[in-house]
Amino acid sequence: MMKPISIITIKRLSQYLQLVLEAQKRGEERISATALAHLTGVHMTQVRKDLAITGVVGVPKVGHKVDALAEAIGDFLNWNDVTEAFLIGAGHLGEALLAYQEAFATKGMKILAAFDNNPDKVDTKVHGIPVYPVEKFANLAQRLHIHIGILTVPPEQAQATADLIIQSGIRAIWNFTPTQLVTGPKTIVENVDLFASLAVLSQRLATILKNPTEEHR
Amino acid sequence: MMKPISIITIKRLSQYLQLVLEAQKRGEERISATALAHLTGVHMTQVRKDLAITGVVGVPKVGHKVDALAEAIGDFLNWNDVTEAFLIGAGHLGEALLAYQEAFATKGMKILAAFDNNPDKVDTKVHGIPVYPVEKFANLAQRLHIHIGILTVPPEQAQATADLIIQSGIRAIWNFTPTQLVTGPKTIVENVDLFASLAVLSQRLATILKNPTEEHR
DNA sequence: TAGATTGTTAATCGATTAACAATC
DNA sequence: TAGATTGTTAATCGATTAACAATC
Repeated sequence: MMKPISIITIKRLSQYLQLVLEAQKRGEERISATALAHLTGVHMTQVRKDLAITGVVGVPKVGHKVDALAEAIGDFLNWNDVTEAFLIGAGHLGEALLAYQEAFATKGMKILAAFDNNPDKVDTKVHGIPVYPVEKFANLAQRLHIHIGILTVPPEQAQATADLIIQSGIRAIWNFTPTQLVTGPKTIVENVDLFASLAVLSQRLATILKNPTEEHR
Repeated sequence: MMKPISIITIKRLSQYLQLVLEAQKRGEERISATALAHLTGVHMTQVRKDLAITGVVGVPKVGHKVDALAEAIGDFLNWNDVTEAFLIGAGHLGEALLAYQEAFATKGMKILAAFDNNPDKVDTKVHGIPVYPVEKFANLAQRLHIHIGILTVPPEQAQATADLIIQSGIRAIWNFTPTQLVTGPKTIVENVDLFASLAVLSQRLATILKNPTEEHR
């Protein structure tokens, strides 16, 4: 029974993969952990350890083959399989995410449908993806064995909608609301907390504006 | 010279504040660190240490006054002052963020204007916020002493646009592109990396789907 | 070959958790 | 008063960095 990989390692692997894919696009054949370290600011020993988790083996002096490295990281993140998702809440943010569907598809997530209660939205298509009424969610999710629910409803509806998602047999929620969801231990919740991100920016900006002379890294 | 606060502490403080504000809305007068620990899943000692950073002092047996705690965390995060921001790239995601302007305003960030090159967008208003051509960005940012640049352009333009933001005297970039920006040490970059977040979700989902019997926390 | 890069083991650092005295 | 909660110091844990042997 392997121990779980730390979240920060997974996020770094996603970053490396992004850079590896860019190198691939530029036609480069090899890339070294040292180069990735310079590009990301991560310590080179850390990069090597992170890469080791995916099982790739590099060649001393040469580095890693770009193609093999991209595949190894992609496999590890499960981006080389297709996982199907429903999006619930086709407001501004939901629509913006639907616009990214191609990018998500290259990362193994396919959004099959969106759901909303707004009659102006229902039975239309947004960026090519059909929008159904929310009451159809549970039935369709079960029949199609959907694995991911993308939650983009207003905060007041967040918990109730999360409950609906879980009752529909979905194990993973990508939560874009600022609400701290209460779920059982069997459900995975990944939060995209914009306000927490803004907090980091605000606090650090305030710090440097108050100490204008001090250099920071 | 105080040492910098860790990013994870700042994010937790943002979460606590969210819960404190909800308690305030419900008319509650006091809230304990213990209660915040239960609601967030953070260890209660950790909550106390985090709160101590803001300078609030609680009352043994009683807890913290909701109003005072909200103010202390807000002050620490610099959400009780107004910081002005420009948004650059009024695409789908940019528009979605403009729709959140009231929520950002309660967190001390005021978006004064958006910028885009699309002639259909220029000189319109999106959610009440005017959209100007990108060539006006530098001049306006300097004249108005803007502190935050919100970056929501396509990835290919991310670095060049970041350079423009920095040349305009802005010190803080809220980066919504998947691009790893290269900046000098004087610029603060806070990344909202959707793909890294998706990576965490994908990897963890894959792990539990592969080990269906095993319980996880 | 020499040197750059790899993978790994040991040391350090920082964050989390445990323990406990103080107090309304 | 007794007990719940606070703030703080000490112990533990995990992640990062340093050191180094192996190798194309």
